Amino acid sequence: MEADNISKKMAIIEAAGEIFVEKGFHATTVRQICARAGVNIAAINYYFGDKKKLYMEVLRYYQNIAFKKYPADMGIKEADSPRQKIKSFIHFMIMRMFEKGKPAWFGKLLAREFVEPTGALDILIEEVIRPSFVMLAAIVKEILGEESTDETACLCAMSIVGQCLYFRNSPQIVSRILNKDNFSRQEIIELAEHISHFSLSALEYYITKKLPEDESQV
Amino acid sequence: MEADNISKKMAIIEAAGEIFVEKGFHATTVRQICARAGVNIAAINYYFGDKKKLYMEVLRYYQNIAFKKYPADMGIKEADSPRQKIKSFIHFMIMRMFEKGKPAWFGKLLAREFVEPTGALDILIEEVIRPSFVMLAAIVKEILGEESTDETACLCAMSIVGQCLYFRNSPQIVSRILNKDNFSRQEIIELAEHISHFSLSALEYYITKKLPEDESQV
DNA sequence: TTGCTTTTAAAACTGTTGTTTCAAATACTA
DNA sequence: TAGTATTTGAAACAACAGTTTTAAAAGCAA
Repeated sequence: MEADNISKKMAIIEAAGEIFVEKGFHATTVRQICARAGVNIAAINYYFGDKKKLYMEVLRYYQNIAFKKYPADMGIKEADSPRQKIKSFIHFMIMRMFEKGKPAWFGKLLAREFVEPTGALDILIEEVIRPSFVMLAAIVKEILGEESTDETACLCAMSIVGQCLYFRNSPQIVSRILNKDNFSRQEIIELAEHISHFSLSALEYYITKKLPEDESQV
Repeated sequence: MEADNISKKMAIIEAAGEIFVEKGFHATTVRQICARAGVNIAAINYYFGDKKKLYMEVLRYYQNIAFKKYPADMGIKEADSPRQKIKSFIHFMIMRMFEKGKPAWFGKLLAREFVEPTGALDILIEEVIRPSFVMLAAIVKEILGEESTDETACLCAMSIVGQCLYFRNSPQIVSRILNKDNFSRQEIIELAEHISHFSLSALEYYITKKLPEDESQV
């Protein structure tokens, strides 16, 4: 029955999504996925071909869901000021990664790809990651001003992205240091606000302003 | 022969170090290690017990080497100003991770642990990572001033560490964005200086100073 | 040399991975 | 209902992981 096919494919995609998000591509086994989806081992091969093709479908599936809630523009409005754009970008990225529920899964998978690339993701990197990064770097450059170089803007953009990913990708360390397992919605927002404030402060004075001299040095 | 034992153990440790650094614990196979070390598969079990114990020994071995060049104090001198201490910390961390050669390997392995914990590293985390982090957070708090909370200092410290790790742990992305495969010594220093400047700028104005208002908003 | 211990090496073992087979069950169509 | 196509599921498959066995080789002391 057609409806059953779809529901079974969907069951696999949803189960796979859960485990891929939790453990990453390599550490996830097809048996775990099938067990959680309540289907036979052979179903993955039957419906998707192999594990990697399933992974790609999972990725595309959650990309569609995510992009309904978190469009590629990272919530940035053309009319916004550069600083507001940076804020939007960071909040967007954090939300996309931390929020509970399906729309966040694509961001989580994407965050994993940053650290543990599967190689199958070259297309997505070019489609999603690079455009976002280029956009961020452009906004950064607006704030830094004309005298700044593209390379400087790029480094600053990486500093921003690096902060976001660290909080996402080092769960054991972060939770151990902060003594908490997971973040509430309020804490996620505070996290995004911290990164925004930290980064905007940095950008504000990165080039133009002079830092206080070290008292201990001449 | 005793000397041969040592040289064979050493050959395994060195070969294992190379591959662990390059691929991480899970993706490294004992057969790869033995092949590179020029020993039989059984040698690992004979000399070290199992793969995990070998990994621990590799870690401790490079920890000893690293700590001769990069002591636990992160190059920080008590007489330094807080800002100079932050600089030292960041340069230290970047050097420890990026520098070519053996002393850097421990930092690389450690950086991997942040993202892909093996679980066997709890001791090292408590011994190395946490003390360094606590030290950094304390310095950050010095700069932020008395009115800042411990939590704020902690978040800022994480922002700093996150930047360092991002450049280390996202090779595919970073190299793709910057269009370069690996960094020269000069570029590594520039990287550390960028992170220092970015972070110190951020800290300088994180609490006390007011950021420019958004022109687009009231 | 002789006898003992340590070290080496090939092979096998155990378990797990992703994948495939193929017959039975089910759904659909004429 | 009969026949065809699709879907299911248990089992097996091949490849690979880490580990262990076992016997030969090498080293060493008396």
